[in-house]
Amino acid sequence: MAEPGTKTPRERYRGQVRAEVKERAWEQIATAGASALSLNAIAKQMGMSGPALYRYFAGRDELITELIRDAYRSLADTIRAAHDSGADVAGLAHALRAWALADPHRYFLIYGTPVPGYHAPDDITAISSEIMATLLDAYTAQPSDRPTTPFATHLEDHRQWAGDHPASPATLHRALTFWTRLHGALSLELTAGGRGSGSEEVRVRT
Amino acid sequence: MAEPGTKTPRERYRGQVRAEVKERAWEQIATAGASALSLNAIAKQMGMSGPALYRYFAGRDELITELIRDAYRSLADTIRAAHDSGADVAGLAHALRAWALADPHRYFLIYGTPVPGYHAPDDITAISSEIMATLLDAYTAQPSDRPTTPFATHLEDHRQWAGDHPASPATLHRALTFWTRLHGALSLELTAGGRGSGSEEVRVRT
DNA sequence: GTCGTGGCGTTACAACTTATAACGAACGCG
DNA sequence: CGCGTTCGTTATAAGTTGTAACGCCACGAC
Repeated sequence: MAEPGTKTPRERYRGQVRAEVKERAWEQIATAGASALSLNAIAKQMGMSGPALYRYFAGRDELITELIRDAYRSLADTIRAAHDSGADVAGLAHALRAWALADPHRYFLIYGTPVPGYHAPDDITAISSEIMATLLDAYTAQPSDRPTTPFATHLEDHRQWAGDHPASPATLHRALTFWTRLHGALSLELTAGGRGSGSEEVRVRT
Repeated sequence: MAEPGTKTPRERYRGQVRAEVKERAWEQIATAGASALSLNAIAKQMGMSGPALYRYFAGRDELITELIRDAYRSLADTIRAAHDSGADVAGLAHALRAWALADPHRYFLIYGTPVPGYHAPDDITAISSEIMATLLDAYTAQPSDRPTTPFATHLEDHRQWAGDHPASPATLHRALTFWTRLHGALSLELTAGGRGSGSEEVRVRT
């Protein structure tokens, strides 16, 4: 997206194929779930034969990891853009909700059921911390007069999820509450959306 | 569990095998996730050869459905027992949390990422309604003086998740809030428990 | 006690999947 | 224009789910 002219033609083609593979992968995830993702089916859809895709992705795991990375990147950019355009915490919540509703499978790929053996690469956890940092920024810019509870100070000892962000215990507490409530409301809304009406909005006090 | 004597020996044996299969299945889910559940591996672990298990389960789907049914049944009984022993809503929340912490995979098998194509049988949705009914009972027995909000009345039109329980709009609203907050907090606690300290408790106002 | 039937476990097979290896062809760089 | 990297192919190995056909053994009736 920066300077396409500097790319050699082969790299261009390679990038296009990788992009199309990921596109088909998203479609497949939407129709059959992430666990049913089949490299063979994707290759067949693209008019190529099975093992050809291994020139572009080391295996199923790398493809899924790439999808997760893209999803995190997209969410981080969305949240960041909302924050930079002057949105408060409620605005961030609405941005996250809109992002989740736009593609529920993408949301569940990130925040869904954790896979026991899987450990995300460092760059992905970095993006995750970036999202949390933006949220903490928003809360820092919106101070509260609520007292610091014992639980909030207790959070000081377990703030690995906050990275090295310089936020007060009370802010950490508020961010954590924000996160749990929004995640719970979104999970319910997205799963119920499949069988129910699909346009509910569960209010979350920010 | 009612009258074992009335069972014919073959049915006894059949029940034992089915129970052991489910046991191994839970172990496998705990170590590799539900999507990696392999009938072949289970059969090999039990000293039998692959297709033998198809005498006991029609296929992978039926086995997983059975596990889901057992999980729902266990949760419904737990919640029901807590309610019958006089626990209030906070007590129900603690019971649900303890149940989830005792076996996170069981919790995620029920409330985790939804599988696109999958539709639960009627008897399972009935158990789910039973859980909601118990929660609504607990809230009905603990009246509140909060006013009925417009959103609460709006819930009247979309109360399929509540079944035919005779609860007021305000009660429906409180139950829904309970559910989203607890679900969000538990999801965060359970996923963070894998990499973090593992004994956090996120407070949820009931 | 003997005998027959039905359930059980087996091997064989088909149609999948992921993934690796080896080969040929084509594209692009120098 | 040639040479090399890269691509796509087929062949192969080791898995998976699930079906089909066969033999055996135990249970239950008589």
